[in-house]
Amino acid sequence: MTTLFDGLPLRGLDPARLPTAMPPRPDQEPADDTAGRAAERDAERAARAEALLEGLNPPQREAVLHSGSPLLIVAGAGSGKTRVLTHRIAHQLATGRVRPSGVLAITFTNKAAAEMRERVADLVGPAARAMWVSTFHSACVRILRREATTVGLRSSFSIYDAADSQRLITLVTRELDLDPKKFPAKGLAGRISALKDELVGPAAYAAQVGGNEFDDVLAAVYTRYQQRLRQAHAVDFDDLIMTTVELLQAHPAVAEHYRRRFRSILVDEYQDTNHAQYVLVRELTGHTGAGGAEGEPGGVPRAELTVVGDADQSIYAFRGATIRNIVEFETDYPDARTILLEQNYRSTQTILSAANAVISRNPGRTPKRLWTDAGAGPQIVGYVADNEHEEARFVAEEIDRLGDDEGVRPGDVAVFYRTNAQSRALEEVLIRVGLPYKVVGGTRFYERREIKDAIAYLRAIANPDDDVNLRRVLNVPKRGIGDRSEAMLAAFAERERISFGDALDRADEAPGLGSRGLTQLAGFRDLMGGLRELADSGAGPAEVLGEVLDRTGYLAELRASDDPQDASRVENLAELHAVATEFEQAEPEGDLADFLERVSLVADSDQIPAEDVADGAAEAEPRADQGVVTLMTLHTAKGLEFPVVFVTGWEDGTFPHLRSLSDPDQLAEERRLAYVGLTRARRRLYISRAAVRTAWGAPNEFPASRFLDDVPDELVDWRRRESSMATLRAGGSGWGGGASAWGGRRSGGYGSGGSGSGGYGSGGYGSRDTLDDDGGTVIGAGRGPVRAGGASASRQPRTPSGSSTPKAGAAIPSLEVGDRVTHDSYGLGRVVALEGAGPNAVAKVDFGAQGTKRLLLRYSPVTKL
DNA sequence: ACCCCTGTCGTTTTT
DNA sequence: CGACAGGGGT
Repeated sequence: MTTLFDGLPLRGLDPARLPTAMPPRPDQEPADDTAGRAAERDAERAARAEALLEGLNPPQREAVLHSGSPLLIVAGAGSGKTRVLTHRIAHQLATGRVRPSGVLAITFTNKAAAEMRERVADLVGPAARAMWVSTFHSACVRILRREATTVGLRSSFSIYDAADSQRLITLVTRELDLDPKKFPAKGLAGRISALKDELVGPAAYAAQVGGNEFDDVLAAVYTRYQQRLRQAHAVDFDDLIMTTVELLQAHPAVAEHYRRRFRSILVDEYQDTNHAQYVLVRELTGHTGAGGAEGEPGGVPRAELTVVGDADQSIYAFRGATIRNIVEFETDYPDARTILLEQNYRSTQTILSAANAVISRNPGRTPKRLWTDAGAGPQIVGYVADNEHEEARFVAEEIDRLGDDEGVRPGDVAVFYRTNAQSRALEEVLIRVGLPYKVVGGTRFYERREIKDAIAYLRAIANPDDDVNLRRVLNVPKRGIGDRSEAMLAAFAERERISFGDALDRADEAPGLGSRGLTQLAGFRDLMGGLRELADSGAGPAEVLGEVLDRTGYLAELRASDDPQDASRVENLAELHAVATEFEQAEPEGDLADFLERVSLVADSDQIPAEDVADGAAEAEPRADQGVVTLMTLHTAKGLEFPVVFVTGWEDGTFPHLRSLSDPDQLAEERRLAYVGLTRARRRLYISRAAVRTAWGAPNEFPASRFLDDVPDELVDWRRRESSMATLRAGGSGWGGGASAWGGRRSGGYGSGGSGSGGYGSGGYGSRDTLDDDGGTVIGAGRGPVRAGGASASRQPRTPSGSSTPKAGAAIPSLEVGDRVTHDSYGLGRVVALEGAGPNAVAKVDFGAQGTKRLLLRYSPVTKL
């Protein structure tokens, strides 16, 4: 079979693994075709292309039709940009301009990628599978794994997250004997990350600084850090982009390969790209160098470039994103075409007017006005609470009322806040009131200690040179390897210029180790060796993980503990195991490295369940489809929409955040954040603030957010306009009419109550149990948080005290050795052993051909026969 | 080598 | 207020 790539001198590239084993294009005329059939096919193709324009408004249609030169689609919130993008891709395919494998669509999150892939598949069918639809980071991982040897990495290289990077930097600062007070790892890591965003490598940075002590230290740390990363066959998050750019720039043949392959490149959320990503796109499209006046490199015509974005929704400048990329698109690509999408299909005019009013106050912005023909809709509801608990109470009451009066389901509602810490007060009230909810983000699943430990094992197994992860688990759980042994081994590795893992293998040669230490190290070495053998023998990630938890004694230690936290750790590990099992089923070919790649690139926003809340099991369980209230930060909310939205915490100091108040640029970004928040609402929008908010244990008074001043008053129905304090201060009639000043209810004033129970107890709120009062079924396992799909939101609520394990005793089958059971995915099996009791009981089950599995009964779909 | 205790620090926002 | 790291005690 001949391919496009025949004869290309691609070093380190295995043609067999190329992603392009394309089936012949259906629309590609075979040689013996008759003219008549060709014409017929052309007509059919034209009809298909034409059909893709149906239901689009004029600018949308133009955006789909445009071909050739680079295209910038300025897509306001809710203007149907995903629709345009997907139809554009389908149109490119239908016109035969591009074939599926020639499409590279880049989105901001995995979730967005999945959605786009699905929607394109709806239009073009299975051909969509040949496209690359992914995030920048995933796409780069894919490229790097293919070209690993070219850049001196093994293909199972590790991907370090921010915490891993920091750990390595701490290691480096210690090596360099730096005062950690003066040079904190976190600060250094941040600076290095920013340099990488700008594609400034260690050598370049070292060359450009001089004199300033801090910069010199930074240069030294950066240099060493990068060496250590490479030695460990590891890349950090920013490296994924930077290294890929370096790869393409240093190896023209590789660059040419990808340019030949990707004929249409589309970038979503272009306003969030940083410099490195910007350059990456130029490299891939073939617009190398400045200005684009030079010829097309390697004779490969430039790829068609489409970028979509909205400068008003740029909220990631703090992470290196630069609006410049979208604002100067027409300068960067002189022949570019720009199309504006201003018609909004999501929100009411009231909501849009408010959002427009807020964003229009940003200086230096290209004017853009969203409009809709959906009508005015209800007024925005505003509320001023005395404190965050009262604010939360208002939110909960209102959700409840909407449920009763308008049939709004919890799943229709989202509550946004500026910082994660603000979720707490809301959670407390939602738990109390019994509204099911879930928090997206916050302390993330993959950042939990036990999860990081388990993954550290897996990484160390997949990549023996991964020093950071190997050392992380060296003495976890405790196995008698102390700092001293570790230091001796590290010194030995340093001297021999070998990795820590190699040093471990040769521990007996290392000086300074006692016989006791040596024994322990040998034990660990053998443990890792055994696990590596298992992985190399083709065991799937789930099995390897199970053996890790088993053989290391990690699980046993947790189970033996009486710390209630450890019980939830066991659960989390069980959930990780479930993720691995799912992965194996979804990708039977996937190995450990594939699994780790997946796990390394998940983000908060990926954990938001797709829109399955409403349909799905609706009939089996009529009340189970109510969904849950979603709590998240404004940042996480980008790209989503909800019928009912609460944006809370409109206080100067909270939102806009304290640290942005002094800097006009940061303030402008906060304002865009407000714009993003407001435009998430479809029908009903609530804005609220608390006059007093407790931060760091101390109650602080905050003034109203300056952004509120910009919302036209006639758009807002203020249910409560001022705090009690403000009312009192305004003078009025002294204490006599006190009750009315409090709106007839005693509110939990400042300092009192503290934990949020104040002002609550017997008030007008005790009797609300609507969800089961009116005869319905209790939702799910009860009230409170509900598990969302996957590894996502198993976030435990902070129960007021004495956190007992949720779901204890719920439907755990009591089993005995010898029992026959069935499992949803493994089928029939026989129990061969039981460990532990109660909620953490684990059964070893022999599933015959499927092997023997250890199952945490509470989480495994096992049924006793 | 391990445990506990104290002190510090921090809260934006995250692929 | 809470998490976590580093130091000191055992």
